[in-house]
Amino acid sequence: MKQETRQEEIIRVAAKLFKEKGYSAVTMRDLATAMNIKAASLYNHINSKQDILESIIISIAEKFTVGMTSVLASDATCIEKLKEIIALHVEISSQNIYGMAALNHDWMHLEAQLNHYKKLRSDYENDFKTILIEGVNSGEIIDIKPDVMMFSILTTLRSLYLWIPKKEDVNLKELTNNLNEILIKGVVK
Amino acid sequence: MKQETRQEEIIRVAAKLFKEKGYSAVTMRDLATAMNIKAASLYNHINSKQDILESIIISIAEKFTVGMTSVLASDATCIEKLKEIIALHVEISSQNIYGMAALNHDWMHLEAQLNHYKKLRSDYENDFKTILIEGVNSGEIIDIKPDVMMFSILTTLRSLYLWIPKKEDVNLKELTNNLNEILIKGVVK
DNA sequence: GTCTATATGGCGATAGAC
DNA sequence: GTCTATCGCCATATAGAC
Repeated sequence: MKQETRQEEIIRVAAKLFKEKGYSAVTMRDLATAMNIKAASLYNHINSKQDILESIIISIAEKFTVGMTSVLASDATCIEKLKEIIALHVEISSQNIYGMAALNHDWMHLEAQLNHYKKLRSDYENDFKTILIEGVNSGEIIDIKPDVMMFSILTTLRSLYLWIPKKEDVNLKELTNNLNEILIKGVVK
Repeated sequence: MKQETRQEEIIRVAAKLFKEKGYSAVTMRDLATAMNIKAASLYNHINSKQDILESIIISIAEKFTVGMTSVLASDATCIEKLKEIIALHVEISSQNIYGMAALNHDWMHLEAQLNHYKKLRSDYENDFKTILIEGVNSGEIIDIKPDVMMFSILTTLRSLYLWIPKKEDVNLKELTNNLNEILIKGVVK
């Protein structure tokens, strides 16, 4: 395991603060206090507050892009691909609880990287929708507007970070199985 | 139709700005510019920025509480109650698109009303979970952890505000029917 | 690598003229 | 009801000593 650099530590602590109050409400003084140093000292390790936000959001967004590329490359059925996407979100969310909050809530505060982020997100949603449309065409899934299905499933998956940390006894494998059931087969018996 | 007061207009415009950038990133000068007046003039109609946030969040949270009370009072089946809750969220979200953003993203910036809000939310989630547990016990719905089912359904419903405004041709009745299908019966054919 | 001191500017909110 | 002017404070970021 590589030793965490001071820069990485700052970004990790910043993500935690961003989850609690949001990017705009967290000051460099708050971050410095959490690091037990003075605000000016932060600037020996990072260039700006904005750079911290970029590091957090873009790195996670690119993980999702890589994951989706892998899902698309498989020749699995639509339902199997959906299960792979669910597993992808559980995996990334559980390993980036704090970063997922910034990705979901603070992406609009990106500056130089805003368009890059928006393209990654838009491409991801289009790929997701394409999988659903193929499932409708092949008769695997119900013929309801793909937009509504994608919205319903994806917002649940995007909110996982809100929920995973609350249950310390949560078993990620069991959570993934439960989500497979609920999101694909519904709750009715 | 009652004429909108200047105070109500300020709160409505503020909610729209809060949706775009979040409470902390919106300044009283931004709000004044959107109202075509100077920042100081706002204070003839509102007491503080914090009061605006309280007005937006608490009024909507109380609408949900009233709606849930009505659902609990009916003697419908669990599945019917779930459908009533889905309809409640579509109704409130479509009529408070901007306010729902503040409710979801900026509740942590409440000060005096923070505990009041947290109690309303917690009670709502407990009522929701109770309905699901009754459904499991009666055999109406699958025997999966009620926490996971509630999380999955409720996060989709809480995110409706993100999605409703994007589709200008969206028919709310059709959206409600589609969500009933997807959230209760899943997407598999 | 951290500190103190500081530059520069924006913040919420108030006072008082019109 | 809106304005100009301003208060007191806090923001991000930099300079330079240690």
